[in-house]
Amino acid sequence: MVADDAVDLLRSGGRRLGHARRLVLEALARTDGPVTAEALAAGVDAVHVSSVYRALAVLEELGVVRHVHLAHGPALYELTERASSVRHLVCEVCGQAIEVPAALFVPLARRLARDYSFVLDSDHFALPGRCTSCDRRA
Amino acid sequence: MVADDAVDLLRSGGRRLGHARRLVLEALARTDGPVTAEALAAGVDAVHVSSVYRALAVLEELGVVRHVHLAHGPALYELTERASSVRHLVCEVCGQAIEVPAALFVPLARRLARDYSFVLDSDHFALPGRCTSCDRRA
DNA sequence: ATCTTTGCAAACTTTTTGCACCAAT
DNA sequence: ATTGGTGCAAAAAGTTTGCAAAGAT
Repeated sequence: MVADDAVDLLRSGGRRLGHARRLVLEALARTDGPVTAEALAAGVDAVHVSSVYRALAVLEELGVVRHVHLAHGPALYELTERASSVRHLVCEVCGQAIEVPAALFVPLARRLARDYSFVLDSDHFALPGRCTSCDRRA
Repeated sequence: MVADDAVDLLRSGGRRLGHARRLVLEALARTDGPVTAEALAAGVDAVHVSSVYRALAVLEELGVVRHVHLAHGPALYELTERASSVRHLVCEVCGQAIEVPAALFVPLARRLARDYSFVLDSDHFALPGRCTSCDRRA
């Protein structure tokens, strides 16, 4: 069960698979989109929020989990394997999130790498803006 | 003194120019890059942080001020007139910020507008990634 | 048996808010 | 004299941390 490779990664670093980590992994596997730490804590029974944060930090260090900051509010976490192909646009007005293919960012990333020696991590942030309906209203 | 048009904008909305607002405007005019609310409060004497936040909120509503979220930590504020032509890249490891011309984002913005009806607000967020030296180290 | 992980409570950081007082118009 | 602005203290929201008990190996 769970992501077996995640378990291996843990073990090979002298770390253990406690219930917080197992349950968080399972909860992440069950969800489709990115979720807040709070939501994970609520979904898994009897795991404290702080343990969820700690579990997520370790899993992120192992590369199993990533987090994204949508405009305001809490960070959202998801399994790295799921996170790869889409990026998020978030409407600053209504908060709606739109998924777009990650490929759109390749030209910009390439340019930043070439001209500014900067390795873009477009996974890590959602791009803010306005969706059509909110933009028309302004 | 200060941005005279900011004063006009305030007055035309039935708002007044208290000392918090004046001092915050003056402090922003003095700084070169984006600054935190905390830094502004420290720089201007005898203005409470909460008043700085309130002043910034009003000025932002008027379009005189903008804020940017750099990867983690507090938001950074700056005068809109200063913010126009550069965008910020922030190294996730060392925190260093790199300024790049806003023009770089035009192709992406255009594509998002055309294909996803999304109006990108590239002013509002810094793009995360890694600078060369930190990237080599990983 | 050892050494990691977890729960809990408390601290922390950033930002917001309620209320009484102060000040700009 | 009004009405809006400000200071202060306290709350909120999100996240981190110290410590002792519980659990994985």
